[in-house]
Amino acid sequence: MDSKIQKEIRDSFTAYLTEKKLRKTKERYAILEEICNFSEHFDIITLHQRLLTANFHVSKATLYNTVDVLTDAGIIVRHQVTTQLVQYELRRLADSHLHLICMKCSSVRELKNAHLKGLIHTLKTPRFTPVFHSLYIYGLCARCKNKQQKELNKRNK
Amino acid sequence: MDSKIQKEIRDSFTAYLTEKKLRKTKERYAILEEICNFSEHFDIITLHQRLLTANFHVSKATLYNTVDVLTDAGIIVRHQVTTQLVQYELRRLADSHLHLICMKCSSVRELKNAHLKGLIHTLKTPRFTPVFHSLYIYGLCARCKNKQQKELNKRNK
DNA sequence: GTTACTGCAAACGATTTGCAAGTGG
DNA sequence: CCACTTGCAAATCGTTTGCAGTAAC
Repeated sequence: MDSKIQKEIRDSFTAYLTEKKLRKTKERYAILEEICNFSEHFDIITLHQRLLTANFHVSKATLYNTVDVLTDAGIIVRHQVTTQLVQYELRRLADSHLHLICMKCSSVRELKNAHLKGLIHTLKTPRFTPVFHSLYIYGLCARCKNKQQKELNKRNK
Repeated sequence: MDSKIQKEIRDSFTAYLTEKKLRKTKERYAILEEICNFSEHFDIITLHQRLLTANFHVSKATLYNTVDVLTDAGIIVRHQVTTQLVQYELRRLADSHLHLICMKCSSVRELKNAHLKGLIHTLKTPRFTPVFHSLYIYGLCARCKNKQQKELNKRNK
C-alpha cells in the first residue's frame, strides 16, 4: 500500500484513540500496520500467523479486541460470508468494490466498479445518514456454473 | 403472508426437490410453512421454538439441514449481521429492500426501494452468474445523529 | 498511582458430524 | 428394500471471557 495513504490511516486511528480516550499501545499500531499489508480480505487467524512470521507476538484475545476497536473507528469493515470465519477488510478498499459470492463453493471475488458508489448515492435513505456500504451479489462462479452444466448434460444423456 | 404467494413458494420448493431427486418429507414442508409466517429475519433458534410451539417436533440437525436445502433452492437468503447468529429471510422479501445499519447503536432497518433491483442489474459481473443480492448501508440513524449533534453543540458553547 | 490493555487458558455456544433408526420412492 | 432423512448426542472450533501481570498516561 502507498505509504502516504497508510500514514493517513494511522493518523485517523490516532485521532480516534485520542477522541475516545483509549490507549495508544504498540500492539494496536503493529496490528494496523500488518492489516495494511493485505490487499484484500483477511481473517483473524491469517493475521495472527502473519504477525508471528513478522516476529511480532500478540495473543488472539488482543487481536479480537483490536479488530473491534478498528471496526468502531470505521477503519476496517467486517464481512461474514461463511458461518465459520469472520473476514475483515480496510474500509478504504471496500468502498469502491462489490463482492461476488459463490453459493456453491463460498469463494469471494471482489469486483471494482466505478459506477457503484454513484448508483448507491442516488438511493434516498430518509432519517438515516449513510457513511459507507457493502454490496454482496450471490450467485455462481464460472467454475461451479460449469460443473453444474456438466452434471445436467450427464443426466440428460 | 398471502396464501397464493405461499403456494407459489411451496411449489417452487417441490420443483427443486424433484429436480435434485431429494425427498419430499413432512418435516421439510412444515419448516417451510413456519418460515413463511415470519415477516422479517429469523434465526434457527427462534424457528425451532416456533415449531415446538406449533406442536411440531423437529431436531436442530434437521433444521440446519433443511435451511441449507432451502438456501440452495434459492427460497431463503442468509444474512450474517452479528458474529453470534446467522439470520435468514425469504428471498422474496429480501429482493427489494436494503439494510440500514446504525454504526452507533447497531440497529437494523429495512428499507424498501423500488429502484434498487434495477440499479443493481445494470452492474456487469463477468464470469459470474448473479442470483440475488444484499445491500447494507452503514451510517447513523436519526436518533444517534441527533445525539451526536447535541453533544457537538454542548462542546461548542 | 490508577486503570486500561495484554496474554493465557478455560469456557462458551452455534454449527457440524457420526451413527442408528425411520421412511420416502 | 435401498439409501436419503431424521434425531440424538457428542465433537468441533471460532470467538468470548476471567483474571493476573504489565504498561500507558
